[in-house]
Amino acid sequence: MFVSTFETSLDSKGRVSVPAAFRHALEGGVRIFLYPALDGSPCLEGGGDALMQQNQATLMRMSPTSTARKVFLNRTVSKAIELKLDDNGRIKIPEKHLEMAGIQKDLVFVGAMDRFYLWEPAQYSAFDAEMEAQLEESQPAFEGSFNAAFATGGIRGIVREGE
Amino acid sequence: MFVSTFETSLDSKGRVSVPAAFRHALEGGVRIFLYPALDGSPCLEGGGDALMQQNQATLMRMSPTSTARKVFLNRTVSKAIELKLDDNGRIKIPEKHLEMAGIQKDLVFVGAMDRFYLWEPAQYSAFDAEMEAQLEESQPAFEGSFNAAFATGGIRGIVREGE
DNA sequence: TTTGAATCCATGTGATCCCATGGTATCCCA
DNA sequence: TGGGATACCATGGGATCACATGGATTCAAA
Repeated sequence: MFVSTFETSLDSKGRVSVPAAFRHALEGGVRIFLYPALDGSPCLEGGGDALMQQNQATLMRMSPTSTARKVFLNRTVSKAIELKLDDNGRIKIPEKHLEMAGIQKDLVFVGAMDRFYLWEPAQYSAFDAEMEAQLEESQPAFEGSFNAAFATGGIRGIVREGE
Repeated sequence: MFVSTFETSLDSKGRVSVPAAFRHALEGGVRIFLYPALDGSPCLEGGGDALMQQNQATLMRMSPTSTARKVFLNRTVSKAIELKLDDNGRIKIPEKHLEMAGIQKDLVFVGAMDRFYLWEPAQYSAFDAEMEAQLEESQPAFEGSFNAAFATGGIRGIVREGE
């Protein structure tokens, strides 16, 4: 699970040290895939083999001739790059992909459960501010989150009886 | 898995260096098949033995007398060429097939999971722009990809309750 | 002999691997 | 609770290897 955010930067050779917490989330895998974010945000989206398998499953669910499938394929596969972690847990991101996210030297790893995002710091700040600004009006949608622990069976009988 | 895109060009003898990442995707095979793209795009579609076996399986599933089968056969077999990688991982694409894709000197290898496409660069740019233009409206179709990890049972109860 | 194709050899560049360092958090024991 | 030892992590740089590319040689067919 990719959790938390980490700010870091490229070294003189253009390498980035992937945060240890994220490496652990790869569960032993040493491959990292990156592609322009699916939701159209000006950042890169990434993950390990698990994410790629997930994407593949999504592709298989879509009609082979649908436009949406082609769009999805174009982003997550054609525009993707496969990187290998070196012994010290670093990757080298090609110039072209850095440009896609506007990254020059500094960048931010942002965890998002099954994947993570790579942002240029200033742009991430802007995105974050936007999210925070919508906190209030989003409250109603959070309702379900408050008793989730019980819904998993923690306190059966009590919460589940409503199902 | 054919992932990512690579731009390259024919040398003075008409040879192309197949990107290393794609050669690895062939898993030791040295044969490459090319034929005009199945979906009708003005480019070539290609892959290794695995793709050809996949196509063969598709043919066997189709009614032997159906028109669709003949059309499929005509594209993926009759119009296909079988090329062998030389020691340096290069292939020579016949003039006739280059014409089919409008390729003169430069070309683009575009990965698409189980196969790849060969485009004339300008035409690929146009295709890509078309795909990007439809990113927004395709979002709803991507929905399933975001909680797939949970839907598989990762964190039952929490996300599933919303279903 | 000539032409075209396929195989083979050579080279510069860039990526990958590997080792070394400094700093930090963690753990264990006094 | 303090202090030392240990493991982990981020960072830097050197050596090695793979790759892409250009050209030469061999071979077959005409």
